Amino acid sequence: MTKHNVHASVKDEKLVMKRREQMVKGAVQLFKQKGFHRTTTREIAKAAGFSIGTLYEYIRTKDDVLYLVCDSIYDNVKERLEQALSLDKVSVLSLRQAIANYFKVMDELQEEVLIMYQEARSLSKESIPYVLKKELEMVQMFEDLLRQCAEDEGISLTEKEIGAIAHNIFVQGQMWGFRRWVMQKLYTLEEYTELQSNYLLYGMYMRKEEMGK
Amino acid sequence: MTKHNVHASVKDEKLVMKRREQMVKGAVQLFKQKGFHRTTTREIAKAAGFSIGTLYEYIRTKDDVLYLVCDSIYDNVKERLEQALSLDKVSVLSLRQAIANYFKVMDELQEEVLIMYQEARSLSKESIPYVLKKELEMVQMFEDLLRQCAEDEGISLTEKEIGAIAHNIFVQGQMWGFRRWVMQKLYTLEEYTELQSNYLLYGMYMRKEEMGK
Amino acid sequence: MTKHNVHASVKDEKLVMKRREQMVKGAVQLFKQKGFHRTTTREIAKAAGFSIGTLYEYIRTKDDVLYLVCDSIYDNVKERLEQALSLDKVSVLSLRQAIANYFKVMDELQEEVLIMYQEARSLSKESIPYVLKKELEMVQMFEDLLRQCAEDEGISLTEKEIGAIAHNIFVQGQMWGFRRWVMQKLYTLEEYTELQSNYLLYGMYMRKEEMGK
Amino acid sequence: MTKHNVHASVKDEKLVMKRREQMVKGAVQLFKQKGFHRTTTREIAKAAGFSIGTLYEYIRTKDDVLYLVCDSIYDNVKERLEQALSLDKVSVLSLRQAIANYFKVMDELQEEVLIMYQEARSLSKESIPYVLKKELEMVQMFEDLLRQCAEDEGISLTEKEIGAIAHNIFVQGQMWGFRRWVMQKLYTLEEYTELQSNYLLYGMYMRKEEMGK
DNA sequence: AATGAATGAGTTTTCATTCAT
DNA sequence: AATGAATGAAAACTCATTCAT
Repeated sequence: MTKHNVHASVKDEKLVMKRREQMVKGAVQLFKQKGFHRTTTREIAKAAGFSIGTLYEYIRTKDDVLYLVCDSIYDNVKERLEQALSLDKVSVLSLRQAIANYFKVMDELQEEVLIMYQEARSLSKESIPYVLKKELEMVQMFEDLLRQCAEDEGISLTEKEIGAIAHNIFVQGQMWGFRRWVMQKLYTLEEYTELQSNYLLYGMYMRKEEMGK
Repeated sequence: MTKHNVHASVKDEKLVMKRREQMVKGAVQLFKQKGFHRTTTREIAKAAGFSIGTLYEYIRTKDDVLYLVCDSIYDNVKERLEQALSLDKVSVLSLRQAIANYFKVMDELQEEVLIMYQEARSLSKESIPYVLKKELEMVQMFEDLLRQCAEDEGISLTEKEIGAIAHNIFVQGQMWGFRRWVMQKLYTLEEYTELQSNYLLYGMYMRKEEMGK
Repeated sequence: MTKHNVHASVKDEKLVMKRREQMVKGAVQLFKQKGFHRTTTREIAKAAGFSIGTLYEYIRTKDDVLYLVCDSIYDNVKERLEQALSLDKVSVLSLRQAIANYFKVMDELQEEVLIMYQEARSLSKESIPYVLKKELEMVQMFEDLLRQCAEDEGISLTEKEIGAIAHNIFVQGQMWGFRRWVMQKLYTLEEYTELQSNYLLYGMYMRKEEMGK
Repeated sequence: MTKHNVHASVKDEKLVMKRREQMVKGAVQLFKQKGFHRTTTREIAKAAGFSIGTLYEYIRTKDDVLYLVCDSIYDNVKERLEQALSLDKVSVLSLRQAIANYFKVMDELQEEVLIMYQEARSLSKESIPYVLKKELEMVQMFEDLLRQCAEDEGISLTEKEIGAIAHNIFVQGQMWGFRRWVMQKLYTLEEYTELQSNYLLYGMYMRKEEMGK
């Protein structure tokens, strides 16, 4: 793991994991409500179920909490994404299914994703590249899927095109949560999925038709 | 004006405008660098060129500064958007031009837009609806354009479809600045514009072809 | 003055001087009682007669208080030393008078001097040379006096001898305050002065006799 | 033993002694570097080679560590002083040797002595008299030596004179370490010893001469 | 209108000490 | 006897806001 470590005074690895889980869980709830800056370390400790002193046995600074939270969210998203995208056969149709699955994940985790985007700026200089790397890995999951699908279906796509489509899928998923105040007034998740899938995959359909001619 | 007013102790309207302009200009620079929360009111006053006491003659709380900044950025974006979208003839081709113009505006104002998205959460409950309204107005500009274009070109689009396309255009423009750390490594603005326009307008092209048959 | 400056947010130089005087006065009282480390910044502010916020308008860190206190004590000691040593005629007899005056100063400022010695270690790396310099200047005042006296009385002393005597005078004065718990039980100030002067000046007397032969 | 006891939970006396030795050894190193107040109990435990929990089995409070350290340093100094001053014959000449030996001890233990002087203030009210007593015992060692010497050489000295000389010897030894930043720039240990011995013993020489006449 | 000194509640962080295992 | 996780009081320092000039 290239994860840059957050120092803990406590030695027991198992315990560190457990306490950090509690901590992240509490912090996420608070960050959802009031954001990182308006949340105090005391509140985090309380939400985690231990004292302020104990909190600082597992982190060095408040910024560490933010990093741990972002890290955890990414891991969470990625894990669920891996499940959502593990399809046996990769046709254009199953690509639609993958997108739908992804959108559903983003719907469920929308608040967590919101935290990441709004507080990312406050991450320390050292944490940022690590977090960005994780994001790229996720986009790559879509790229792999697209490449496979293009191959299976005999559609030729340049790498740049694959990158752009993957990116657009990724962004459109985030938008559902990120701009929910408007999107979720206009569409149901199903409608949104249908609509966006069409646009996202128009390119692929057209290529297929072209080639079929 | 539906703008919910920020109270100023000073009566002279002209002066209030002038001072707030100074204030916003200074604050934007600071927010770009360190975000709203890490910027102090003293720094804002200094960057604006007057004393902390004077600053508080023109606002009531630090949150007012954020609102004023967001408000100003929106006005700025909207004004430039109006110029960018004022096309005499509205063909599908000119729609591409409008998108290109919009993306260029977003490229130039990317840091300001970033501020808006990252600090929006910190806006007071009362300010949020006003700010959201402004955003909807901008999306509507695209909807109008699309509706007009569809009519001119004889393409039939449902309102939901128009809304979705408008929204996608809007979002993709923001993404250019928002996710610049990856997008701007992969593409030039021109490439990005070309690529996204294709996907954004595939739907329209297809309809046209269908109808043309 | 080579004094390395302590930053103050307040601009008004006069006010800064006044507030720092208050601050040092309060801090000295507290340091006398409980030492630097056991004194809190809040206590210092209170003793100075203003709020904790105001205290920090005139210093950057608690260490600054210690520096300011040491600086002030040195200035105080030096000023009084200058008065005490300003003798019109410099005979061996008047040298005794100078020593007596110096010991009296040290008797009066014994607690301040105690602070300096016990808290010197806590001074920041940058402050130390400045403080040491001041001390050397004081020793030099004795050296000048001794050199003059030796010349006037026709006694030849090497620079090393002058340095050693000056230093011993200086140290013995400090000891009166520094080891008061024992010295002041055994001797009155007058007895101590008489006793130490004899030892300190034996060397000079002897030389004079030798030369007189 | 007049030593006021530091409470230990552990019963095994031997073990208590052993652990406290470890503790003091570690603490002295730390106090040398950063002083008592800037050293944490955790650091002390670590330097001693056991856990914080164990540390508290052998002391009640952090202040106990300071007392134990001071106590140990005194014992150390005293022991070496006893060796240094155990001369078979006591002439004025051998007195010079005793002073030289003492100065050498102080040179070797200068950092320990520094700790004692700078942290003495932090000792608890109850510990102070005990520590002062130890110091007086050391001065008395010089007094005994001087008294013996005076007797052997047939020099008559009042008790006050003996006390003053003994005290001066003691202080000058400490000064070598205490004011090393200046003394050790000006003199080598040998020069300093020579110079100070002269001044310290001038009185005795003179008496001898006087009496010899 | 403008200034900037004063305020003190609130924040992060530390660390001596305890106590269950 | 030894451990080290847990505790929370207390510390230094910040900063939005006020108000006398």
